[in-house]
Amino acid sequence: MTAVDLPDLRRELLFTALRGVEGSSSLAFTIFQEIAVGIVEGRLPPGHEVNSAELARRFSTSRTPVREALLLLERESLVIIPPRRRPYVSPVDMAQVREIYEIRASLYALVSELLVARASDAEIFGLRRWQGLLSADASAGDVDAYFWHNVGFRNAEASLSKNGELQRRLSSLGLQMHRFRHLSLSLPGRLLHSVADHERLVNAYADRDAAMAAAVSRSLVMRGYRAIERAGGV
Amino acid sequence: MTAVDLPDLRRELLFTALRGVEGSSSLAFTIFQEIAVGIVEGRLPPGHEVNSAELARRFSTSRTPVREALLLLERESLVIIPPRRRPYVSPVDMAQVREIYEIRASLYALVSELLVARASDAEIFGLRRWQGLLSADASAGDVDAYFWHNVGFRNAEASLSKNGELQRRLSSLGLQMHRFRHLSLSLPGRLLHSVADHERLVNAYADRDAAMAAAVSRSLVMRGYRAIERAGGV
DNA sequence: GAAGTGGCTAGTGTCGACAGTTAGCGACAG
DNA sequence: CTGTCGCTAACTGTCGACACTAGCCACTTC
Repeated sequence: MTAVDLPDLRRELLFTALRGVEGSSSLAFTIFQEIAVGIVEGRLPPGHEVNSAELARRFSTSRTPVREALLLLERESLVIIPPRRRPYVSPVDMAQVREIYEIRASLYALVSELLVARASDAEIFGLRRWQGLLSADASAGDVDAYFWHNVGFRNAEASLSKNGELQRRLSSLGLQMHRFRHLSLSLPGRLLHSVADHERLVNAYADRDAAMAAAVSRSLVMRGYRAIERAGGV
Repeated sequence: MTAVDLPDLRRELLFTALRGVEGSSSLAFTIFQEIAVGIVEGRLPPGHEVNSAELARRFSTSRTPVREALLLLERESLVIIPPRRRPYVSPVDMAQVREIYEIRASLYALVSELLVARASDAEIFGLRRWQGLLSADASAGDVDAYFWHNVGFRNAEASLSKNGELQRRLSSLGLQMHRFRHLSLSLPGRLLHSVADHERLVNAYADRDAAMAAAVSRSLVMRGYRAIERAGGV
């Protein structure tokens, strides 16, 4: 948790809740992760065509596992597979960004409600640890560390909702979101705002104030969206 | 829309929003649909093992498209594919039912909010048509017709939210839900309750009362859950 | 008689090959 | 020079085959 810049941690944070949904072959899942990381980090830009034969060569397997990986990617809406044509990295337009943020805001509001009802005091206290990391990162102005600790905080929240389906669904949305995350956080002043919101959120948890927690949670997400919007979209 | 018992209509209502996410091959999608219908209608009970070789024979194809279909089914959480073992129809336990209903309630509340903000008067009026069908079915005591018209109503609502991602996600949840739907509606008195709720909902839409609409929508879903719970679960 | 061990069978995961289709390119006509 | 047509190469979707694994049954051993 201290060394946030390890690729391993990143990957773990990204895919935890998706493991187990990996389809039968773990070979396919490996390829899936590899490509997914490439996409969310922008190395494979929208519209970039992915060639199953070439991938097969690169991972030195046959095309069958690659195809499965591509199907997994399609399920996460990271690639589009037109019939009989080359799959390509899905585009991100502003409308879709809005759609995803809307859903995310609602689901995190739900997480907050459930968390208030179901998490123990100790578990809620555990969130303060993440919060501490966040404010430290914000003071240090370390945007990247802040981002990954934020993901950790979010994952922790989701797991405390004690709703596995919800957790999995949020994880899937998160994967999409990571594609435009940099737009949301790197704006000046944004980090401090965000820290204040997190503080209010954890306080609401500690007070067992479900309505407040839900409201803060929702506004926290939507604030991120509005930041992107103001920044001029994707 | 009049003949609700046509398998075609059912299938269309079930899968509309999922088309386009079908993976590359439409052959796989056909097989996927076939099996999915079998599962949600209970012909393939939880725990039932599905054999890819046998399926390949039945659809007279090779195992490749069948495997893809199984992956699609897994993505909808309808089957579980343990590594190197036979895939089987996923079990439904009460905890998962609760989880899904919780998510569903939140997302339909969101649908209602968005709908109030974005749907035209004419579109909202269109919902009254479905509502009319629903009350007619309820009076006639036709549970089956009621159910499918209800699905239609829900799809219409989702589409009026003008959020494609949301629509797709709800459709995916819906597929799961259909597995225990009969428990929710066939209870005495349930239909009339439900009709009254739908009326309140559409009225809230017409009044452009987002908060009210969201609240009714949420309670409408959770009422369904509580009905199952009272009935003693799955 | 119970428990452990070995072979057998069914079925998955993976592979390489093939046919059909599509995009891209060049030749050709206008 | 531009638009159209046909060809070619590349790539997808599908297939049948193979190796390997899991689970089962008979057999041996205590």
